[in-house]
Amino acid sequence: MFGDFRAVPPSSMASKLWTIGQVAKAGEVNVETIRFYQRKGLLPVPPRPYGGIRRYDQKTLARLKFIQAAKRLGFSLEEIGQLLKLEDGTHCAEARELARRKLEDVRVRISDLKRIEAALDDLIQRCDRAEGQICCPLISVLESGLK
Amino acid sequence: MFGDFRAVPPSSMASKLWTIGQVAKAGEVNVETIRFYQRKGLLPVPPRPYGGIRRYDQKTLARLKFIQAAKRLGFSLEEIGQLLKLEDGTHCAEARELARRKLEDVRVRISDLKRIEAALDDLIQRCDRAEGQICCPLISVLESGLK
DNA sequence: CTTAAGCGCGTAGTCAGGTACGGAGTCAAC
DNA sequence: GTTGACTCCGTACCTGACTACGCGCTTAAG
Repeated sequence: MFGDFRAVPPSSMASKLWTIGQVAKAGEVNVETIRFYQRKGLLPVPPRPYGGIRRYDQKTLARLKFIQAAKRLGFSLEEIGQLLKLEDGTHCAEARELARRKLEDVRVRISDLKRIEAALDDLIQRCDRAEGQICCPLISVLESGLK
Repeated sequence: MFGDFRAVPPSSMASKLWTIGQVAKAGEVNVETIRFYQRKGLLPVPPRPYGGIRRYDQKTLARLKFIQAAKRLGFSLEEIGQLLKLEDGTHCAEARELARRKLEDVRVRISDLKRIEAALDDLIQRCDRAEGQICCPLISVLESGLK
């Protein structure tokens, strides 16, 4: 029932070896996501002891957390793959360049969204003012083609 | 060679009937995109004169432009489908509600991106200051898991 | 009449980032 | 020594928004 071989949290001692399920739980992702990252080359596939079950060390978990952190910064999995190649910390310039491009990217997206925000806000206000009219301003603006 | 039946722009007279290629060109989309929208129910499929070629009126083009305009406002195709049902302009309240939800949505995306922007900006500055150090701040922050 | 661009239609593929499934194997515990 | 939880692996499926392909047909021009 409970207490099976995976349910033991590898808390007590450092550098125990974990199952994929334990890594997934610790990294707060789906087991399938780990396999997916392995297929994408973002996570290593530990050797499988003849006929047994693969065991993962905390380096894999660290790498998983790295991936999640980079995702939160808006990097795509492909970009994360590039960052991971720089993981030894000796390629600061390249890493910074990737970050700089991503920052550019994020800023463009922000300004696009702000334009959209302003347009929507304006339309909604016009709708509010036009309450009960024959033609809805939002719809008619869309019909006119908008920009 | 040139001057074939599609190359004639329906400019001269209003309300000529166009081929799919002409509509696509006028709407600045791919022919396949129009077919795709038809399959999604966003554009009508005009009747096909027995064994002939479908002809599109300017209402279809207007609808296509409506779709493009709504896309620029950040609506998904599914949401655009809903907006199109309100196209007669008599459902202002519903349309406004859709727009309001989309505005909410856009604002959330903006604030997410601003958080990312700040984090990236900070990291890049740290990288700039750490020039030539052993460990890259960007990488080490990612390694630490970041939030 | 032939040529060639473009249409009609259905099916299938793409990309990102996963999620789900099913059958067989493994492991720990009762 | 069987149960039950979980692993392994391959493959398929998902959403969103398209894009491509292939075959045969239509149309206009030369």
